[in-house]
Amino acid sequence: MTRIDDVARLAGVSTATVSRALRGLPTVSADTRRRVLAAAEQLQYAVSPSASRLAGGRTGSVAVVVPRITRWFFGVVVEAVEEFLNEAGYDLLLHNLGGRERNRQRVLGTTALHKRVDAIMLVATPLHDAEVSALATLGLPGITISSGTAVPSWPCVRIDDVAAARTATRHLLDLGHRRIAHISGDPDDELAFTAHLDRRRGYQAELRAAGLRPDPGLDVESGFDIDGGTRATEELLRRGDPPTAIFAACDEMAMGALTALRDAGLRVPQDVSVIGIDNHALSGVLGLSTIAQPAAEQGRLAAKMLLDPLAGGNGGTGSQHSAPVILPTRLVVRHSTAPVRAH
Amino acid sequence: MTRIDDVARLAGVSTATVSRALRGLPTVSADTRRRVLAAAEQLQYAVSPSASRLAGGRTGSVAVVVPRITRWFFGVVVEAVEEFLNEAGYDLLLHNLGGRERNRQRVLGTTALHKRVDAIMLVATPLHDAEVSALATLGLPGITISSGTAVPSWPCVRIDDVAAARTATRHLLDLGHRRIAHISGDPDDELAFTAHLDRRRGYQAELRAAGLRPDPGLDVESGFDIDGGTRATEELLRRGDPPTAIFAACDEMAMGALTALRDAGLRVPQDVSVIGIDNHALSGVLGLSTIAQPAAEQGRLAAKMLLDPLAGGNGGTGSQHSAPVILPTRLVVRHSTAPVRAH
DNA sequence: CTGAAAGCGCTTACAG
DNA sequence: CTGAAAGCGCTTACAG
Repeated sequence: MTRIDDVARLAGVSTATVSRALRGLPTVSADTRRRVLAAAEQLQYAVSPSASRLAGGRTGSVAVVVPRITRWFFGVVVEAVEEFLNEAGYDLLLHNLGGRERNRQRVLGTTALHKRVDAIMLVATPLHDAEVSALATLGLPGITISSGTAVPSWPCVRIDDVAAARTATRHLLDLGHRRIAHISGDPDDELAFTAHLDRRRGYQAELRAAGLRPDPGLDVESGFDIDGGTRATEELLRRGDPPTAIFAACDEMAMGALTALRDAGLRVPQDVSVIGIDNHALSGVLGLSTIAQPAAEQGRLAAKMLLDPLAGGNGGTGSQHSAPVILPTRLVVRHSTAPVRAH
Repeated sequence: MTRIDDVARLAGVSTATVSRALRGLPTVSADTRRRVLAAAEQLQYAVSPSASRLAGGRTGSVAVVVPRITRWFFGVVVEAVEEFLNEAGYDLLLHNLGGRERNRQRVLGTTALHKRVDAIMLVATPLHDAEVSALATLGLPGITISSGTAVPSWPCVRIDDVAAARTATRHLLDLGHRRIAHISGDPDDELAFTAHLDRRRGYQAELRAAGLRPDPGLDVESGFDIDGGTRATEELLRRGDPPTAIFAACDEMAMGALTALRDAGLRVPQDVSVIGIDNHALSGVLGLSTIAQPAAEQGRLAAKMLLDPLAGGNGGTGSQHSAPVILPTRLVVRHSTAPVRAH
């Protein structure tokens, strides 16, 4: 492996000058820079990240923490973030909590983060108080996407979950539905995404605005995924007197609902309307009506907000961005929602 | 930030002993180890990865390269690999090629890998000759999953794509279909996953085994995703005299086919049967028949095969595993395939 | 089983 | 604009 002094020797300069030239620092003459670049090129030199990090105090890495990379929203966010980080020359350290408590402790207890990254991005990861203070102790810049828990001084990018849920509920009300069920994530799940709490709030608010009283019998909690949607819907059907419409807290739950309804012999949308939130890549295939949210844009924007201060010279200090940045959502009507049938 | 000498001072030993005790080396007395661990705990000490890497020559990181993390197979593989690596104490450096040529060059030209990782995992990433030799020059252990291009001395985990395709085609033949179309990935796409070449080969072989001649008019190439499946199917229908069955090279393409058929007013499976390969998380929801492949198992097994030699002391040398490890697939019949209708 | 010392390969004041 | 030298925080022979 060629080292910096090999390049220095070939270019006829000191290692300090090589270091400066390669990093594009302004205090190098054009001619010297040219010679250094040529020498580095000729020797196929690549800087040793470990040495550079140790000497320079920057790791060039960003930790990205997601609950489950296999779910639509997180996959899309990570893809967008990865693109942005790579363009900016940062490595992406992926942490997929995956419901494993041990993993959660390693990451959020910061053992896995300590001295390893320059910044942290938390996607839909609610935190205990102890975790918030452990993260704060690291003293690193960070950002959250779609977070229930705010980390002091970290900005947040998200959608307005209450508004999205209200729009979905309103769409069903506009179609004449009155028995509108809601299925959402399990609040007892330690690793639960908290957006569903806001979504339930929006659902209830919109019902009340229409003069209806939310019926606890039509509100079921389960896992925030396909299987959870299936189980929640089965539970709903077991209770008798099924709803004419179901608002699922995310598209994957809505897809599970579709399965359960089909298996129960109910037709969508003739017997039951279904709507979700996300605009999952497969929602079109399934004809699922939904509230579309811009997942890639949230990832890109959050990555940019995280990195811009790092480049700016100050180490990401400052209590900028106190209010969350809210990205817009929009109703997408497909074939899973229709006017309620006359009884 | 506390450093190793803070711990050494508190424990009353040298930094060398702290280093050994913390890494669990056997040459430390039980009593000393206890004192060191207590001191480290008390001071909340975490080793500096940069310093450790520079001094020790190990990075504790593994690069994982995938074409697109948002596709089902890659998401599931990465999730399984991440779990395994984290348990083993390795960081996962994610590289999502995402169809960006610049990114491909950075990663596979090894600029992004050089001196950064202890090992490399390539998932479904075919390589140019120059890339193979650039990777070989790094001298790192590596492994491929589902790779078309073999890297000399790197083992490979995969399914038997030819056999999977034959099974899918046979299922359609058994149902009486004779006009069986195939839709698969675009070979002109530089970043294309090459498994589809084997899948086409299996499709053709099975047709021939049944005494049929593969009809080029029933064989369409497109993107290896939902949208590609839609476009390929539209093209197929434009050609007139539609097939009675479609074998898609992956479930996401099959899902695209489902959309195109529905939009064309054709019913599945009454008018056209559809089968894919994968057993995507949503295949059940869509009632899609498929050849299930064990994605998480491939990831786990590959991670294990990659890391075991690293732990074993030798640096992953040796030309073990010359033959690819093949994991089994199985036919899953749902509702998208049915006997051909009498004409 | 333990320690003193060299060294890993860079970057950064400091001086000129 | 450039260089000599210290230092980043560990690990690893080497010696005992």
